[in-house]
Amino acid sequence: MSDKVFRLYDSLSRTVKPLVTQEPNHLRFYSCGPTVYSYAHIGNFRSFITSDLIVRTARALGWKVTWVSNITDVGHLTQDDVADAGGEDKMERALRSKEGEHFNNVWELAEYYAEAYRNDWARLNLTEPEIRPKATQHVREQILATNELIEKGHAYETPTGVYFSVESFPNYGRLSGNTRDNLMDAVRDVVLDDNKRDQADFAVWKKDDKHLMQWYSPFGWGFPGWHIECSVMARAYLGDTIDLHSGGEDNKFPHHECEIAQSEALTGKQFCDHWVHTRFLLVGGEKMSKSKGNFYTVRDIFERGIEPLALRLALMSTHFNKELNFTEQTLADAAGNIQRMKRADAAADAALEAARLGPDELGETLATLYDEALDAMCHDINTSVALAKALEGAKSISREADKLSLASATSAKKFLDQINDLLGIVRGVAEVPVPVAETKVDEALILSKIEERTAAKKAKDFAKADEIRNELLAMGIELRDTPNGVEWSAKS
RNA sequence: GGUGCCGUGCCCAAGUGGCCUAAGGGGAUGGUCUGCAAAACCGUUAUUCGCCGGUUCGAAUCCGGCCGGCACCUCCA
Repeated sequence: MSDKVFRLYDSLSRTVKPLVTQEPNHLRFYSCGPTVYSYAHIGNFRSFITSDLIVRTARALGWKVTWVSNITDVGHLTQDDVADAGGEDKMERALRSKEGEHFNNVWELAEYYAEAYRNDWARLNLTEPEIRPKATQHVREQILATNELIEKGHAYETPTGVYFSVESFPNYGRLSGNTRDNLMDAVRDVVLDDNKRDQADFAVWKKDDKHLMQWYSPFGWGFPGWHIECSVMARAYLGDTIDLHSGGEDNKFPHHECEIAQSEALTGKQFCDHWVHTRFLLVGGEKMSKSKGNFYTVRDIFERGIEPLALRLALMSTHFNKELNFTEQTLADAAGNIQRMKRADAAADAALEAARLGPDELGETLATLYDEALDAMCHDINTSVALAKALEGAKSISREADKLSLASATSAKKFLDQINDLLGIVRGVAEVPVPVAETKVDEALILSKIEERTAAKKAKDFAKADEIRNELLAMGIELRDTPNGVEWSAKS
Protein backbone atom coordinates (compact mmCIF):
# COMPACT_ATOMS: atom_id res chain seq x y z
CA MET A 1 0.00 0.00 0.00
CA SER A 2 1.46 3.32 -1.03
CA ASP A 3 1.53 6.28 1.33
CA LYS A 4 1.24 8.74 -1.53
CA VAL A 5 -1.60 11.25 -1.42
CA PHE A 6 -3.85 11.27 -4.48
CA ARG A 7 -4.80 14.87 -5.23
CA LEU A 8 -7.54 15.72 -7.70
CA TYR A 9 -9.29 18.89 -8.81
CA ASP A 10 -12.79 18.89 -7.38
CA SER A 11 -15.32 21.01 -9.23
CA LEU A 12 -17.58 21.25 -6.18
CA SER A 13 -15.03 23.05 -3.98
CA ARG A 14 -13.12 24.31 -7.04
CA THR A 15 -9.82 23.29 -5.54
CA VAL A 16 -7.29 20.53 -5.91
CA LYS A 17 -7.75 18.38 -2.84
CA PRO A 18 -6.84 14.89 -1.66
CA LEU A 19 -9.19 12.19 -2.80
CA VAL A 20 -10.42 10.64 0.43
CA THR A 21 -12.38 7.44 0.63
CA GLN A 22 -14.87 6.60 3.35
CA GLU A 23 -13.44 3.14 3.68
CA PRO A 24 -9.65 3.32 3.71
CA ASN A 25 -8.09 2.29 0.40
CA HIS A 26 -11.39 1.48 -1.23
CA LEU A 27 -12.62 3.92 -3.84
CA ARG A 28 -16.30 3.95 -4.70
CA PHE A 29 -16.51 5.69 -8.03
CA TYR A 30 -19.40 6.49 -10.35
CA SER A 31 -18.82 7.93 -13.80
CA CYS A 32 -21.44 8.99 -16.29
CA GLY A 33 -21.32 6.95 -19.43
CA PRO A 34 -22.80 7.71 -22.82
CA THR A 35 -26.32 7.86 -24.13
CA VAL A 36 -26.23 5.10 -26.69
CA TYR A 37 -28.11 6.69 -29.54
CA SER A 38 -25.07 6.83 -31.84
CA TYR A 39 -21.38 5.99 -32.02
CA ALA A 40 -19.24 7.59 -29.33
CA HIS A 41 -17.09 10.47 -30.50
CA ILE A 42 -13.54 11.30 -29.49
CA GLY A 43 -14.73 13.87 -26.98
CA ASN A 44 -16.80 11.24 -25.18
CA PHE A 45 -13.74 9.14 -24.81
CA ARG A 46 -11.55 11.93 -23.55
CA SER A 47 -13.90 12.05 -20.58
CA PHE A 48 -13.96 8.27 -20.16
CA ILE A 49 -10.18 8.13 -20.31
CA THR A 50 -10.00 10.61 -17.42
CA SER A 51 -12.03 8.15 -15.36
CA ASP A 52 -9.89 5.28 -16.56
CA LEU A 53 -6.72 7.09 -15.49
CA ILE A 54 -8.14 7.84 -12.06
CA VAL A 55 -8.94 4.16 -11.61
CA ARG A 56 -5.51 3.10 -12.84
CA THR A 57 -3.82 5.53 -10.47
CA ALA A 58 -5.89 4.38 -7.51
CA ARG A 59 -5.05 0.76 -8.28
CA ALA A 60 -1.36 1.61 -8.65
CA LEU A 61 -1.56 2.97 -5.11
CA GLY A 62 -2.85 -0.42 -4.02
CA TRP A 63 -6.44 0.71 -3.53
CA LYS A 64 -9.43 -1.41 -4.22
CA VAL A 65 -11.73 0.29 -6.71
CA THR A 66 -15.40 -0.30 -7.30
CA TRP A 67 -16.14 1.50 -10.50
CA VAL A 68 -19.65 1.91 -11.83
CA SER A 69 -20.07 3.40 -15.28
CA ASN A 70 -23.57 3.51 -16.62
CA ILE A 71 -25.09 3.30 -20.05
CA THR A 72 -27.99 5.63 -20.65
CA ASP A 73 -30.57 4.05 -22.90
CA VAL A 74 -33.68 5.98 -22.01
CA GLY A 75 -34.83 9.36 -20.87
CA HIS A 76 -32.06 11.61 -22.13
CA LEU A 77 -34.00 14.29 -23.94
CA THR A 78 -32.83 16.64 -26.63
CA GLN A 79 -33.73 19.65 -24.54
CA ASP A 80 -33.26 18.41 -21.06
CA ASP A 81 -32.49 21.84 -19.74
CA VAL A 82 -33.51 23.97 -16.85
CA ALA A 83 -36.78 25.17 -18.27
CA ASP A 84 -38.32 21.78 -18.61
CA ALA A 85 -37.49 18.29 -19.63
CA GLY A 86 -38.49 19.14 -23.14
CA GLY A 87 -37.72 18.00 -26.61
CA GLU A 88 -37.82 14.37 -27.52
CA ASP A 89 -36.00 11.33 -26.31
CA LYS A 90 -32.64 10.97 -28.01
CA MET A 91 -33.18 7.29 -28.50
CA GLU A 92 -36.47 7.85 -30.27
CA ARG A 93 -35.06 10.51 -32.49
CA ALA A 94 -32.14 8.29 -33.44
CA LEU A 95 -34.51 5.56 -34.51
CA ARG A 96 -36.23 7.98 -36.86
CA SER A 97 -32.95 9.13 -38.41
CA LYS A 98 -31.36 7.64 -41.49
CA GLU A 99 -29.11 5.32 -39.48
CA GLY A 100 -32.10 4.30 -37.41
CA GLU A 101 -33.62 2.57 -40.41
CA HIS A 102 -31.29 -0.37 -39.79
CA PHE A 103 -33.07 -1.24 -36.58
CA ASN A 104 -36.38 -2.86 -35.92
CA ASN A 105 -36.96 -0.95 -32.74
CA VAL A 106 -35.38 1.37 -30.26
CA TRP A 107 -34.20 -1.50 -28.06
CA GLU A 108 -32.14 -2.98 -30.86
CA LEU A 109 -30.71 0.41 -31.62
CA ALA A 110 -29.67 0.82 -28.01
CA GLU A 111 -28.04 -2.59 -27.88
CA TYR A 112 -26.19 -2.02 -31.14
CA TYR A 113 -24.64 1.26 -30.03
CA ALA A 114 -23.95 -0.04 -26.53
CA GLU A 115 -22.00 -2.89 -28.10
CA ALA A 116 -20.11 -0.49 -30.37
CA TYR A 117 -19.29 1.59 -27.32
CA ARG A 118 -17.87 -1.38 -25.40
CA ASN A 119 -15.83 -2.25 -28.46
CA ASP A 120 -14.37 1.24 -28.76
CA TRP A 121 -13.69 1.12 -25.05
CA ALA A 122 -11.61 -2.05 -25.40
CA ARG A 123 -9.69 -0.78 -28.38
CA LEU A 124 -8.76 2.38 -26.58
CA ASN A 125 -7.46 0.18 -23.79
CA LEU A 126 -9.65 1.44 -20.97
CA THR A 127 -9.92 -0.78 -17.94
CA GLU A 128 -13.21 -2.54 -17.49
CA PRO A 129 -15.53 -1.10 -14.83
CA GLU A 130 -16.84 -3.48 -12.19
CA ILE A 131 -20.42 -2.68 -13.14
CA ARG A 132 -21.95 -1.22 -16.27
CA PRO A 133 -25.61 -0.75 -15.43
CA LYS A 134 -28.23 0.36 -17.91
CA ALA A 135 -30.96 2.83 -17.09
CA THR A 136 -33.63 0.51 -18.47
CA GLN A 137 -32.57 -2.20 -16.01
CA HIS A 138 -33.35 0.07 -13.09
CA VAL A 139 -36.68 1.60 -13.92
CA ARG A 140 -38.36 -0.04 -10.93
CA GLU A 141 -35.94 1.68 -8.54
CA GLN A 142 -36.47 4.93 -10.40
CA ILE A 143 -40.22 4.68 -9.92
CA LEU A 144 -39.77 3.91 -6.23
CA ALA A 145 -37.40 6.84 -5.85
CA THR A 146 -39.87 9.12 -7.59
CA ASN A 147 -42.58 8.04 -5.21
CA GLU A 148 -40.33 8.58 -2.25
CA LEU A 149 -39.45 12.09 -3.42
CA ILE A 150 -43.15 12.92 -3.57
CA GLU A 151 -43.72 11.49 -0.09
CA LYS A 152 -40.87 13.53 1.29
CA GLY A 153 -42.26 16.69 -0.26
CA HIS A 154 -39.44 17.18 -2.73
CA ALA A 155 -41.46 16.35 -5.81
CA TYR A 156 -45.01 16.76 -7.04
CA GLU A 157 -47.19 15.33 -9.77
CA THR A 158 -48.67 17.35 -12.61
CA PRO A 159 -50.70 16.36 -15.68
CA THR A 160 -47.42 15.96 -17.63
CA GLY A 161 -45.18 14.28 -15.12
CA VAL A 162 -43.48 14.40 -11.77
CA TYR A 163 -41.26 17.37 -11.04
CA PHE A 164 -38.56 17.97 -8.49
CA SER A 165 -39.14 21.11 -6.49
CA VAL A 166 -35.90 23.06 -6.59
CA GLU A 167 -37.15 25.31 -3.83
CA SER A 168 -37.31 22.33 -1.49
CA PHE A 169 -33.59 21.81 -1.79
CA PRO A 170 -31.70 24.94 -0.67
CA ASN A 171 -28.31 23.66 -1.82
CA TYR A 172 -29.43 23.54 -5.43
CA GLY A 173 -26.85 25.36 -7.55
CA ARG A 174 -23.87 24.66 -5.36
CA LEU A 175 -22.07 22.68 -8.03
CA SER A 176 -22.82 24.74 -11.11
CA GLY A 177 -23.61 28.14 -9.67
CA ASN A 178 -27.03 27.86 -11.26
CA THR A 179 -29.10 28.49 -8.19
CA ARG A 180 -32.80 28.95 -8.57
CA ASP A 181 -32.42 32.72 -8.56
CA ASN A 182 -29.58 32.67 -11.06
CA LEU A 183 -31.62 30.50 -13.31
CA MET A 184 -34.43 33.01 -13.24
CA ASP A 185 -31.96 35.65 -14.41
CA ALA A 186 -30.55 33.48 -17.14
CA VAL A 187 -30.26 35.11 -20.50
CA ARG A 188 -31.72 32.07 -22.09
CA ASP A 189 -35.38 32.11 -22.82
CA VAL A 190 -37.30 30.02 -20.40
CA VAL A 191 -39.98 27.80 -21.79
CA LEU A 192 -43.04 28.33 -19.74
CA ASP A 193 -44.86 25.35 -18.44
CA ASP A 194 -47.88 26.21 -16.36
CA ASN A 195 -47.94 22.73 -14.89
CA LYS A 196 -44.84 23.38 -12.90
CA ARG A 197 -44.85 25.27 -9.64
CA ASP A 198 -41.57 26.89 -10.46
CA GLN A 199 -39.86 27.18 -13.81
CA ALA A 200 -36.59 25.91 -12.36
CA ASP A 201 -38.17 22.57 -11.41
CA PHE A 202 -37.03 19.60 -13.43
CA ALA A 203 -38.65 16.34 -14.47
CA VAL A 204 -38.19 13.15 -12.50
CA TRP A 205 -40.82 11.25 -14.45
CA LYS A 206 -42.42 12.04 -17.78
CA LYS A 207 -45.92 10.90 -18.53
CA ASP A 208 -46.14 9.69 -22.11
CA ASP A 209 -48.13 6.75 -23.38
CA LYS A 210 -46.79 7.27 -26.90
CA HIS A 211 -43.13 6.89 -25.96
CA LEU A 212 -41.37 3.91 -27.58
CA MET A 213 -39.99 2.87 -24.21
CA GLN A 214 -42.61 3.12 -21.52
CA TRP A 215 -43.32 1.62 -18.14
CA TYR A 216 -46.33 1.55 -15.93
CA SER A 217 -46.08 3.55 -12.75
CA PRO A 218 -48.31 5.07 -10.07
CA PHE A 219 -48.38 8.09 -12.38
CA GLY A 220 -49.50 6.09 -15.36
CA TRP A 221 -47.51 5.11 -18.45
CA GLY A 222 -44.31 6.98 -19.04
CA PHE A 223 -40.57 6.98 -18.65
CA PRO A 224 -38.02 8.18 -16.10
CA GLY A 225 -36.19 11.47 -16.31
CA TRP A 226 -32.53 11.38 -17.19
CA HIS A 227 -31.13 12.55 -13.87
CA ILE A 228 -32.92 10.08 -11.64
CA GLU A 229 -31.24 7.11 -13.31
CA CYS A 230 -27.80 8.08 -12.03
CA SER A 231 -29.09 8.89 -8.56
CA VAL A 232 -30.65 5.45 -8.38
CA MET A 233 -27.85 3.42 -9.93
CA ALA A 234 -25.11 5.07 -7.91
CA ARG A 235 -27.04 4.31 -4.75
CA ALA A 236 -27.85 0.75 -5.79
CA TYR A 237 -24.25 -0.22 -6.36
CA LEU A 238 -22.22 2.14 -4.21
CA GLY A 239 -24.43 3.19 -1.33
CA ASP A 240 -25.88 6.49 -0.16
CA THR A 241 -22.58 8.31 -0.19
CA ILE A 242 -19.98 7.76 -2.87
CA ASP A 243 -16.37 8.89 -2.95
CA LEU A 244 -16.03 10.24 -6.44
CA HIS A 245 -18.23 11.12 -9.38
CA SER A 246 -17.10 12.10 -12.85
CA GLY A 247 -18.42 13.14 -16.22
CA GLY A 248 -17.98 15.63 -19.02
CA GLU A 249 -18.17 19.33 -18.22
CA ASP A 250 -21.61 19.62 -19.74
CA ASN A 251 -22.87 17.06 -17.23
CA LYS A 252 -22.25 19.56 -14.46
CA PHE A 253 -25.49 21.29 -15.24
CA PRO A 254 -28.21 20.26 -15.30
CA HIS A 255 -27.43 16.57 -14.91
CA HIS A 256 -25.18 16.46 -11.87
CA GLU A 257 -26.81 19.40 -10.14
CA CYS A 258 -30.13 17.59 -10.35
CA GLU A 259 -28.60 14.29 -9.39
CA ILE A 260 -27.23 15.78 -6.17
CA ALA A 261 -30.57 17.34 -5.34
CA GLN A 262 -32.44 14.07 -5.84
CA SER A 263 -29.96 11.83 -4.06
CA GLU A 264 -29.58 14.06 -1.04
CA ALA A 265 -33.30 14.70 -0.85
CA LEU A 266 -33.82 10.95 -0.80
CA THR A 267 -31.17 9.93 1.72
CA GLY A 268 -30.67 13.06 3.77
CA LYS A 269 -26.94 12.37 3.48
CA GLN A 270 -24.22 13.93 1.42
CA PHE A 271 -24.19 12.28 -1.99
CA CYS A 272 -20.63 12.89 -3.11
CA ASP A 273 -17.81 15.12 -1.97
CA HIS A 274 -15.51 14.94 -4.97
CA TRP A 275 -16.51 15.75 -8.54
CA VAL A 276 -14.38 15.56 -11.64
CA HIS A 277 -15.45 17.13 -14.91
CA THR A 278 -13.44 16.70 -18.07
CA ARG A 279 -13.42 19.72 -20.30
CA PHE A 280 -14.44 19.67 -23.89
CA LEU A 281 -12.25 18.80 -26.74
CA LEU A 282 -11.82 21.24 -29.57
CA VAL A 283 -11.01 20.26 -33.10
CA GLY A 284 -8.97 22.74 -35.06
CA GLY A 285 -9.52 25.34 -32.36
CA GLU A 286 -13.26 25.07 -32.57
CA LYS A 287 -15.88 23.25 -30.66
CA MET A 288 -16.54 19.90 -32.18
CA SER A 289 -20.00 19.83 -33.62
CA LYS A 290 -21.83 18.06 -36.34
CA SER A 291 -22.86 21.28 -37.98
CA LYS A 292 -19.29 22.54 -38.28
CA GLY A 293 -18.16 19.35 -39.94
CA ASN A 294 -15.33 18.79 -37.48
CA PHE A 295 -17.04 15.97 -35.67
CA TYR A 296 -15.19 12.67 -35.30
CA THR A 297 -16.33 9.43 -33.84
CA VAL A 298 -13.72 7.08 -32.46
CA ARG A 299 -14.45 4.85 -35.42
CA ASP A 300 -13.72 7.60 -37.90
CA ILE A 301 -10.19 7.73 -36.54
CA PHE A 302 -9.70 3.97 -36.45
CA GLU A 303 -10.92 3.63 -40.00
CA ARG A 304 -8.02 5.77 -41.13
CA GLY A 305 -5.73 3.03 -39.88
CA ILE A 306 -4.59 5.01 -36.85
CA GLU A 307 -3.20 2.89 -34.03
CA PRO A 308 -5.86 2.98 -31.27
CA LEU A 309 -3.27 3.60 -28.59
CA ALA A 310 -2.15 6.70 -30.48
CA LEU A 311 -5.68 8.06 -30.23
CA ARG A 312 -5.75 7.16 -26.56
CA LEU A 313 -2.49 8.99 -25.96
CA ALA A 314 -3.60 12.00 -27.97
CA LEU A 315 -6.76 12.23 -25.84
CA MET A 316 -4.80 12.11 -22.60
CA SER A 317 -2.04 14.49 -23.63
CA THR A 318 -3.49 17.48 -21.82
CA HIS A 319 -4.89 17.91 -18.34
CA PHE A 320 -8.57 17.02 -18.06
CA ASN A 321 -9.48 20.42 -16.66
CA LYS A 322 -8.09 22.21 -19.69
CA GLU A 323 -9.51 22.18 -23.13
CA LEU A 324 -7.71 19.93 -25.52
CA ASN A 325 -7.28 21.15 -29.05
CA PHE A 326 -7.27 18.01 -31.14
CA THR A 327 -5.35 18.32 -34.39
CA GLU A 328 -3.64 16.07 -36.89
CA GLN A 329 -0.40 17.11 -35.23
CA THR A 330 -1.64 15.91 -31.83
CA LEU A 331 -2.42 12.55 -33.35
CA ALA A 332 0.87 12.29 -35.23
CA ASP A 333 2.89 13.21 -32.12
CA ALA A 334 1.03 10.61 -30.13
CA ALA A 335 1.58 7.94 -32.77
CA GLY A 336 5.31 8.60 -32.64
CA ASN A 337 5.36 8.29 -28.88
CA ILE A 338 3.47 5.02 -28.95
CA GLN A 339 6.06 3.72 -31.40
CA ARG A 340 8.78 4.66 -28.95
CA MET A 341 7.09 2.73 -26.19
CA LYS A 342 6.57 -0.28 -28.39
CA ARG A 343 10.17 -0.22 -29.60
CA ALA A 344 11.45 -0.22 -26.06
CA ASP A 345 9.12 -3.11 -25.27
CA ALA A 346 10.38 -5.07 -28.29
CA ALA A 347 13.98 -4.34 -27.33
CA ALA A 348 13.36 -5.63 -23.82
CA ASP A 349 11.74 -8.78 -25.18
CA ALA A 350 14.67 -9.41 -27.51
CA ALA A 351 17.17 -8.88 -24.72
CA LEU A 352 15.24 -11.21 -22.45
CA GLU A 353 15.58 -13.87 -25.10
CA ALA A 354 19.26 -13.20 -25.73
CA ALA A 355 19.93 -13.58 -21.99
CA ARG A 356 23.23 -11.74 -21.99
CA LEU A 357 25.29 -11.78 -18.83
CA GLY A 358 25.95 -8.57 -17.01
CA PRO A 359 24.79 -6.30 -14.23
CA ASP A 360 21.41 -4.60 -14.03
CA GLU A 361 22.17 -1.14 -15.28
CA LEU A 362 18.60 0.11 -15.52
CA GLY A 363 16.80 -1.04 -12.41
CA GLU A 364 17.48 1.93 -10.24
CA THR A 365 16.86 4.58 -12.89
CA LEU A 366 13.65 2.99 -14.07
CA ALA A 367 12.31 2.49 -10.56
CA THR A 368 12.82 6.19 -9.92
CA LEU A 369 11.17 7.13 -13.19
CA TYR A 370 8.14 4.99 -12.44
CA ASP A 371 7.86 6.48 -9.00
CA GLU A 372 7.96 9.96 -10.52
CA ALA A 373 5.33 8.98 -13.06
CA LEU A 374 3.05 7.75 -10.29
CA ASP A 375 3.72 10.93 -8.32
CA ALA A 376 2.67 12.93 -11.35
CA MET A 377 -0.56 10.98 -11.65
CA CYS A 378 -1.23 11.52 -7.96
CA HIS A 379 -0.78 15.19 -8.57
CA ASP A 380 -4.13 15.80 -10.22
CA ILE A 381 -3.58 13.30 -13.04
CA ASN A 382 -0.63 15.12 -14.55
CA THR A 383 -0.44 13.06 -17.69
CA SER A 384 2.10 15.32 -19.37
CA VAL A 385 4.71 14.65 -16.71
CA ALA A 386 3.81 10.98 -16.36
CA LEU A 387 4.20 10.58 -20.09
CA ALA A 388 7.51 12.41 -20.05
CA LYS A 389 8.77 9.94 -17.45
CA ALA A 390 7.50 7.01 -19.48
CA LEU A 391 9.32 8.27 -22.56
CA GLU A 392 12.50 8.92 -20.63
CA GLY A 393 12.41 5.33 -19.45
CA ALA A 394 11.74 4.05 -22.94
CA LYS A 395 14.67 6.08 -24.18
CA SER A 396 17.10 4.63 -21.70
CA ILE A 397 15.94 1.15 -22.65
CA SER A 398 16.17 1.72 -26.40
CA ARG A 399 19.54 3.38 -26.07
CA GLU A 400 21.12 0.12 -24.98
CA ALA A 401 18.81 -2.03 -27.03
CA ASP A 402 21.38 -4.46 -28.44
CA LYS A 403 23.51 -4.62 -25.33
CA LEU A 404 20.93 -5.06 -22.58
CA SER A 405 21.85 -7.75 -20.12
CA LEU A 406 19.26 -10.21 -18.90
CA ALA A 407 19.17 -8.37 -15.59
CA SER A 408 18.66 -5.01 -17.30
CA ALA A 409 16.03 -6.45 -19.58
CA THR A 410 14.14 -7.81 -16.60
CA SER A 411 14.11 -4.36 -15.04
CA ALA A 412 13.08 -2.85 -18.36
CA LYS A 413 10.19 -5.25 -18.65
CA LYS A 414 9.06 -4.53 -15.13
CA PHE A 415 9.09 -0.80 -15.83
CA LEU A 416 7.13 -1.18 -19.05
CA ASP A 417 4.58 -3.40 -17.31
CA GLN A 418 4.12 -0.84 -14.57
CA ILE A 419 3.84 2.05 -17.02
CA ASN A 420 1.38 0.04 -19.06
CA ASP A 421 -0.75 -0.62 -16.00
CA LEU A 422 -0.65 3.04 -15.01
CA LEU A 423 -1.11 4.70 -18.40
CA GLY A 424 -2.15 1.98 -20.81
CA ILE A 425 0.14 3.16 -23.57
CA VAL A 426 2.51 0.26 -24.21
CA ARG A 427 0.34 -2.63 -25.25
CA GLY A 428 -3.28 -2.73 -26.24
CA VAL A 429 -5.51 -5.35 -24.74
CA ALA A 430 -6.36 -8.43 -26.75
CA GLU A 431 -6.08 -7.47 -30.36
CA VAL A 432 -9.44 -6.15 -31.33
CA PRO A 433 -9.62 -6.32 -35.11
CA VAL A 434 -8.90 -2.92 -36.53
CA PRO A 435 -10.05 -2.04 -39.99
CA VAL A 436 -7.05 -1.75 -42.27
CA ALA A 437 -6.62 1.45 -44.18
CA GLU A 438 -7.38 1.08 -47.83
CA THR A 439 -3.81 0.49 -48.92
CA LYS A 440 -4.78 -2.47 -51.10
CA VAL A 441 -1.16 -3.28 -51.68
CA ASP A 442 -0.03 -6.08 -53.90
CA GLU A 443 2.24 -7.81 -51.46
CA ALA A 444 3.67 -10.28 -53.93
CA LEU A 445 4.67 -7.49 -56.28
CA ILE A 446 6.35 -5.58 -53.50
CA LEU A 447 8.29 -8.60 -52.34
CA SER A 448 9.53 -9.33 -55.81
CA LYS A 449 10.60 -5.72 -56.24
CA ILE A 450 12.46 -5.87 -52.96
CA GLU A 451 14.20 -9.03 -54.06
CA GLU A 452 15.16 -7.41 -57.32
CA ARG A 453 16.59 -4.47 -55.45
CA THR A 454 18.52 -6.66 -53.06
CA ALA A 455 20.10 -8.40 -56.03
CA ALA A 456 21.00 -5.08 -57.58
CA LYS A 457 22.55 -3.96 -54.31
CA LYS A 458 24.58 -7.10 -54.13
CA ALA A 459 25.85 -6.41 -57.65
CA LYS A 460 26.68 -2.86 -56.50
CA ASP A 461 24.27 -1.50 -59.07
CA PHE A 462 23.07 1.22 -56.75
CA ALA A 463 21.49 3.28 -59.47
CA LYS A 464 19.11 0.44 -60.22
CA ALA A 465 18.53 -0.21 -56.53
CA ASP A 466 17.57 3.39 -55.96
CA GLU A 467 15.34 3.35 -58.98
CA ILE A 468 13.38 0.42 -57.59
CA ARG A 469 13.16 2.09 -54.21
CA ASN A 470 11.75 5.24 -55.79
CA GLU A 471 9.35 3.19 -57.80
CA LEU A 472 7.96 1.64 -54.63
CA LEU A 473 7.89 5.00 -52.89
CA ALA A 474 5.72 6.31 -55.70
CA MET A 475 3.36 3.45 -54.90
CA GLY A 476 3.31 4.62 -51.32
CA ILE A 477 5.63 1.92 -50.01
CA GLU A 478 8.56 2.90 -47.85
CA LEU A 479 11.64 0.69 -47.48
CA ARG A 480 14.05 0.43 -44.60
CA ASP A 481 17.28 -1.56 -44.71
CA THR A 482 17.75 -2.99 -41.25
CA PRO A 483 20.29 -5.46 -39.90
CA ASN A 484 17.51 -8.03 -40.05
CA GLY A 485 16.76 -7.48 -43.70
CA VAL A 486 14.53 -5.13 -45.64
CA GLU A 487 11.39 -3.87 -43.98
CA TRP A 488 8.57 -2.16 -45.76
CA SER A 489 5.45 -0.31 -44.75
CA ALA A 490 2.76 1.79 -46.28
CA LYS A 491 3.73 5.41 -46.14
CA SER A 492 1.41 7.37 -43.90
C1' G B 1 -26.93 37.05 -15.73
C1' G B 2 -24.30 32.62 -13.66
C1' U B 3 -19.95 29.09 -13.65
C1' G B 4 -15.13 28.01 -15.09
C1' C B 5 -10.49 27.59 -18.03
C1' C B 6 -6.28 29.58 -20.56
C1' G B 7 -2.17 33.06 -22.45
C1' U B 8 5.44 29.58 -21.40
C1' G B 9 10.54 28.58 -27.48
C1' C B 10 8.57 27.70 -34.66
C1' C B 11 4.19 24.13 -32.89
C1' C B 12 1.99 20.98 -28.74
C1' A B 13 2.97 21.18 -23.61
C1' A B 14 4.69 20.54 -17.88
C1' G B 15 5.94 23.66 -14.13
C1' U B 16 3.20 22.23 -6.14
C1' G B 17 7.52 30.97 -4.38
C1' G B 18 14.07 29.37 -4.07
C1' C B 19 17.61 22.61 -6.74
C1' C B 20 13.81 27.00 -13.04
C1' U B 21 19.99 30.30 -16.25
C1' A B 22 11.93 26.56 -17.28
C1' A B 23 10.35 18.87 -18.11
C1' G B 24 8.72 16.04 -22.24
C1' G B 25 7.08 15.54 -27.44
C1' G B 26 7.07 17.48 -32.55
C1' G B 27 9.88 20.40 -35.97
C1' A B 28 14.59 22.32 -37.38
C1' U B 29 19.77 21.43 -37.31
C1' G B 30 24.66 18.71 -36.48
C1' G B 31 26.45 13.59 -35.67
C1' U B 32 26.67 7.85 -35.31
C1' C B 33 25.02 3.96 -38.54
C1' U B 34 24.27 3.19 -43.99
C1' G B 35 26.69 2.32 -50.97
C1' C B 36 23.17 6.46 -50.46
C1' A B 37 18.66 6.85 -47.94
C1' A B 38 14.97 5.67 -44.36
C1' A B 39 14.41 4.12 -39.48
C1' A B 40 16.85 4.04 -34.93
C1' C B 41 20.19 6.17 -31.45
C1' C B 42 23.33 10.60 -29.55
C1' G B 43 23.90 16.11 -29.45
C1' U B 44 22.13 21.39 -30.23
C1' U B 45 17.76 24.39 -30.20
C1' A B 46 13.68 30.06 -24.15
C1' U B 47 18.73 34.51 -18.99
C1' U B 48 12.81 33.79 -20.60
C1' C B 49 7.32 32.78 -19.00
C1' G B 50 0.61 38.32 -22.55
C1' C B 51 1.29 43.63 -20.44
C1' C B 52 1.77 47.00 -16.09
C1' G B 53 2.18 47.52 -11.03
C1' G B 54 2.57 45.25 -5.96
C1' U B 55 3.98 41.58 -1.96
C1' U B 56 8.77 39.04 -0.93
C1' C B 57 15.64 38.43 0.59
C1' G B 58 13.64 35.72 -3.77
C1' A B 59 7.76 35.04 -8.59
C1' A B 60 6.47 31.84 -14.69
C1' U B 61 4.50 30.55 -9.85
C1' C B 62 1.02 34.90 -4.82
C1' C B 63 -2.11 39.77 -5.09
C1' G B 64 -4.36 43.90 -8.04
C1' G B 65 -5.35 46.10 -12.73
C1' C B 66 -5.30 45.84 -17.97
C1' C B 67 -5.10 43.28 -22.86
C1' G B 68 -6.22 38.84 -25.51
C1' G B 69 -8.31 33.73 -26.40
C1' C B 70 -11.96 29.93 -25.03
C1' A B 71 -15.80 26.86 -22.90
C1' C B 72 -20.42 25.36 -20.30
C1' C B 73 -25.57 26.83 -18.71
C1' U B 74 -28.68 24.94 -27.02
C1' C B 75 -27.32 19.90 -29.98
C1' C B 76 -22.80 17.59 -27.27
C1' A B 77 -18.64 14.08 -22.73
